[in-house]
Amino acid sequence: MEKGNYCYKYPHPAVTTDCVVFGFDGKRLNILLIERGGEPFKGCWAFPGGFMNIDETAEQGAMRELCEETGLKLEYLKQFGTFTAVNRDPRERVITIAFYAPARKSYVQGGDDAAKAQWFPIEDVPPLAFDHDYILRKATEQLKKDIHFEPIGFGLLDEQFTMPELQRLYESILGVHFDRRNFYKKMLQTGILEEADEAPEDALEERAPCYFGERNEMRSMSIDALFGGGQQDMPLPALSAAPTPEEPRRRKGTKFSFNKERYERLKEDKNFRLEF
Amino acid sequence: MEKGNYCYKYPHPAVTTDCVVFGFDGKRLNILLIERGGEPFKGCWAFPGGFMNIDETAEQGAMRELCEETGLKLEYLKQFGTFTAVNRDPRERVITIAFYAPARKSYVQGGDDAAKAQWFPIEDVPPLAFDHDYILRKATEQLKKDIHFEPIGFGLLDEQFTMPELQRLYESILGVHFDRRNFYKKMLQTGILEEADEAPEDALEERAPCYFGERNEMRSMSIDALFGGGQQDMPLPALSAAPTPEEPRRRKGTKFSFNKERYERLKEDKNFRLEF
DNA sequence: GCAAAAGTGTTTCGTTTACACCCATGC
DNA sequence: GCATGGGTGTAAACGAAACACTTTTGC
Repeated sequence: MEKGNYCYKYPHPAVTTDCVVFGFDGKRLNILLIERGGEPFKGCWAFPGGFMNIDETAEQGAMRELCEETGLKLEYLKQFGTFTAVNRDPRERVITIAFYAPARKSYVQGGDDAAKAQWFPIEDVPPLAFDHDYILRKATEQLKKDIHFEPIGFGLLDEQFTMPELQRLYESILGVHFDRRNFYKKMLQTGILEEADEAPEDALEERAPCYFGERNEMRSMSIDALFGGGQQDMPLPALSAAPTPEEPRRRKGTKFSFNKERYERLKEDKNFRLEF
Repeated sequence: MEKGNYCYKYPHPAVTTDCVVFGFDGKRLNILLIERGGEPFKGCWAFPGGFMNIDETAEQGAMRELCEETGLKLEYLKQFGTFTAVNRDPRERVITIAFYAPARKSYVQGGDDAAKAQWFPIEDVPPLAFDHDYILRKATEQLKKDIHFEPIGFGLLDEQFTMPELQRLYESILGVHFDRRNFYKKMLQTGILEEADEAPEDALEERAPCYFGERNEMRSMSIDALFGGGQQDMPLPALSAAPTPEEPRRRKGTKFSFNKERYERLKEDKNFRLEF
């Protein structure tokens, strides 16, 4: 019927993968597109992706194509849907398995490695090839859902990030504004962030990696001790004379990092939810 | 290379669909399986499903196969994943697009229409063909996630249902226990339930479909009016003499139904979430 | 009439929201 | 030194959780 060496009793659709790569430039959410060099939709922008090989999984295919077309090597892809409209590709019946992936900030700012790959702010995306506009909408919806419960956001920043950076990221994904203080608290309370004390030059005391559940616990304990948590054996120190051995305030620009091991443990433990 | 009339330049995987049909028998969550009549995995239990036709979408294929194999016609299928492990089918490279679907209680209790289709309580499922054990686990996880935010539960009961039925359903899906009173409140507060007044024989007053946001509002308004909401012009009625024109208590077994239109409206309106 | 299931409201607690001041940094 | 951005605590409002009694129904 059709020409070629691979023949089947019944018609088989072709299977492609597509990657919606999200990036964050510090201000806005971006996606990575490539300009199509061949027909159909020559010259149009589209997601990196391509035909899945017969001996690889969809994930493998998606990573391979992504790397071939953009040079990006990402560790995490999330499958979010398979698109099967009968006429979505004019050449033949093609279904596509779609993934989204977070790319670190440095990739986005590093610019376009591959000749034809380019980052676009998500509010300013050109018309896309095939049904990729639709796929993008679905990917974005899924990201919005997922970010509430999964730590995908951290994959969009560098290894270390400041709290305002993280907040701006969440705000651009969800399209809302958070109160700075409440955001800080909520993020720290999750217990999955670690303060990156990248300045071991002045302090010898090698502060152990400090999780904030514990940190807050410690703080409230010391307050209790000071103001009498039940037993008032110690004389109350005069308010002015009490230079409460305060935790020093964090410096502006303090960096945090996502503690994956701790997250995995928390996730197992109970009905823990990130909830943003 | 291989025989058949449909030939391609590159090898194409075969594409199947699979349906994880959930049912609720009043006590436990069930799934619908069919016994495989042919190789591979002859005699094993598996999900209804089969090869997607070249001129239908995956959804259409899934519905068709489901109907062919079990006689079930369901209106709602949810795609939750595509499974692409290279050796998941011994015959040839086959990827499967998987859906889950809620089936109404009457279908479950109606028993096995199709010769080889049978309901199994989800805690007591036999070993399944292919990677269907894995797919089942993923489907269940997805259902647990989705039920918090989508009204899928109602598709598992009959058109009309009692509150305890609904509660038992949520409890078996989520594997938790809810307080009866809190469950009642929360469900009513969503505003997507409607009281099914199926007894118009004694009351002539044709009670308008009563939503519970409104109902509660009415109640608290009448209380405010009685006890003076700011202005106390009316004399306070003696406590004993005040046969507060109470709302009659609902009868045991009162039926409710899911109001889809209202749900759609609420969903549009704001950042409304079911949240269970 | 007794046991089991179902309907209802109130109080308590924890979480979320709102909000103001001080410190650090860069111009 | 002034403006901007960033770090922190506390009080009010809201929503979730805990809880007991009464009514209905079926044996």
